[in-house]
Amino acid sequence: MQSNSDLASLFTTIADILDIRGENVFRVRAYRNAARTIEGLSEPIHELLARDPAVLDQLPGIGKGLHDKILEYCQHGALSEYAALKASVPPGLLAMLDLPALGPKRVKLLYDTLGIDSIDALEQAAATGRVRALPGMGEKTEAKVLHGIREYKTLHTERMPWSRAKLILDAYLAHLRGVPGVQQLAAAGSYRRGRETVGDLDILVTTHGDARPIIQAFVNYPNVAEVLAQGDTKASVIVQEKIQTDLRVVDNASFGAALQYFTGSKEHNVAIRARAKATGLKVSEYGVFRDETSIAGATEEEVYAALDLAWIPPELREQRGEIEAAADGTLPVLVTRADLQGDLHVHTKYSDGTASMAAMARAAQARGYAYVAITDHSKSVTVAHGLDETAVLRQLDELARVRAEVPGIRILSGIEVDVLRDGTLDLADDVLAQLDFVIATVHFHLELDAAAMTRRIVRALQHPAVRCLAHPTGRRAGTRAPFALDFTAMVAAARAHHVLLEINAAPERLDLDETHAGQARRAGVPLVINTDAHTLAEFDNIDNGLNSARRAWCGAADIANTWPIDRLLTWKTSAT
DNA sequence: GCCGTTTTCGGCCCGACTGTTTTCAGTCG
Repeated sequence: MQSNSDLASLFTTIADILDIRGENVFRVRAYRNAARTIEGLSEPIHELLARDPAVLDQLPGIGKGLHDKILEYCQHGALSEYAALKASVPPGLLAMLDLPALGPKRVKLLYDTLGIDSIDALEQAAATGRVRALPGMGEKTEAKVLHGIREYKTLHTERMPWSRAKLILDAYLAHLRGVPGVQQLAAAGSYRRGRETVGDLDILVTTHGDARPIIQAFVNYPNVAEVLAQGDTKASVIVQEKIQTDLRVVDNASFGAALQYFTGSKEHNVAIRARAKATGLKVSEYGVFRDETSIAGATEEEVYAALDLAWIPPELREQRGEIEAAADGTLPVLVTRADLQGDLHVHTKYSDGTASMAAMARAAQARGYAYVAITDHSKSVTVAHGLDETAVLRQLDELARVRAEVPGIRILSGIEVDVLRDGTLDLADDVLAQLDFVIATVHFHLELDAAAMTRRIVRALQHPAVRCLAHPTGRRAGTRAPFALDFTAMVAAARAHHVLLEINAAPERLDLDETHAGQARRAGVPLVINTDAHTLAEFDNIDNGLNSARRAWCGAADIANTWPIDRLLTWKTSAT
């Protein structure tokens, strides 16, 4: 059975083909919107349809035509009209759309006049000066295309993890903060929305006076590898880390409007501007206007208020119902770092961590936490020097001394116990029963089929000692897909047995992801955001997990490590 | 192809930058 992303990419391809064919741009947009909607669903669309055939009627941007196409795709795994559509445009043209300076119009022009139907053919034409001869093209465009082809062939730019983007942005902002004339300064874009990965970096600056010296300082930043564009109010560069960075300069009266605009998402902005237009207003990056008069713009709050909307947290701005919720006053109050009272998954020198229990406890205390759980690996994880029963009891003894040594923070005894192939646990029940916080984890035998994996995990969730399931789907951000699993069944078991599901904040994991976290939240299963810290510094990875939780619309009540310690510890035994 | 606080037809976000152009089309975000 095909996945949502297969259907989404089919719609995207159709949109690209229609674009090149010069069809109605709004029809093209309809396909792109539908692709996005489908991509954002938390469950496979054929399962949603099986449960509720009317589900498509509630999805925004899906009307009669796309409705029928989705049904056809779910029933037959293909669209009958797609073959003819695909045959109408050479496949190489679609790849050409990804090159800079080339959109549907120019790709079509290249094909119609020069017969260019692939990136290789284009490279040859550009290298021999045939591209510049076309109307509307010239030497510079030709050079830009050629340059783009070489980039495309050598680096193949990928999206960057949020945590890496943060390092680059923090340094860039620090550089700009010292530039004369700079007043307000903010990072925007998908970074501000807390997306797991970001495709480019966006910086907004305000000034009273002339923007050009600020633009100049931006492009002269030593870390800039290439200047792509430079105008009076904006500029684009590529930095050494191979990611595009855009700067926009406006004056203070427009700061909120520009921040709103520059934060996106694009789809959110389109919907916001359409809403404004319906009430006779116009929204741009300069403000909210009635006729020619600005009625809002200095802050984001007043921009949203001018549209009768509550301020919407950036993480929700994905056109997934946040505008309706803002209009109804039903936006969630999202969990913040200040709400967190503890970290419930950390390692020490007892297994594969680098610090002592006392050092980890002090580090947690320094973050303002009230509690921390020490959760080293169990014995079957031999590469991490996992603990056997004897070692667990020895650690428990030492912990009594560490508690006296580090007062002022509640240190929970715990373990990250492996779930064996058959769903039993890696340590004896009488030892597990002595620990405050037992986390179950799947590390091995990831190759099981969905039925076996689901049985295995559900069995572990039924164990009376288990309070939390760590990195529940086994995904690794950007590198490994979740293992085969009936996620809905797992969530139901977690709910029944009062087991917390983890949002693992380690940047290489981010498991659960925002989509699964949202599904667990809607099912009423409390989540827990843990760093899985193996070093003192890794406590700071918590922001990655907070991003996922906030993008899953989680409030503090949905996150168990915002709870007071008593509630946390009695949650398991309150299961019915 | 979608959709309705003006609409079931006729709209569909808005503006900057570039390059190639003497007024604008195409691309981009």
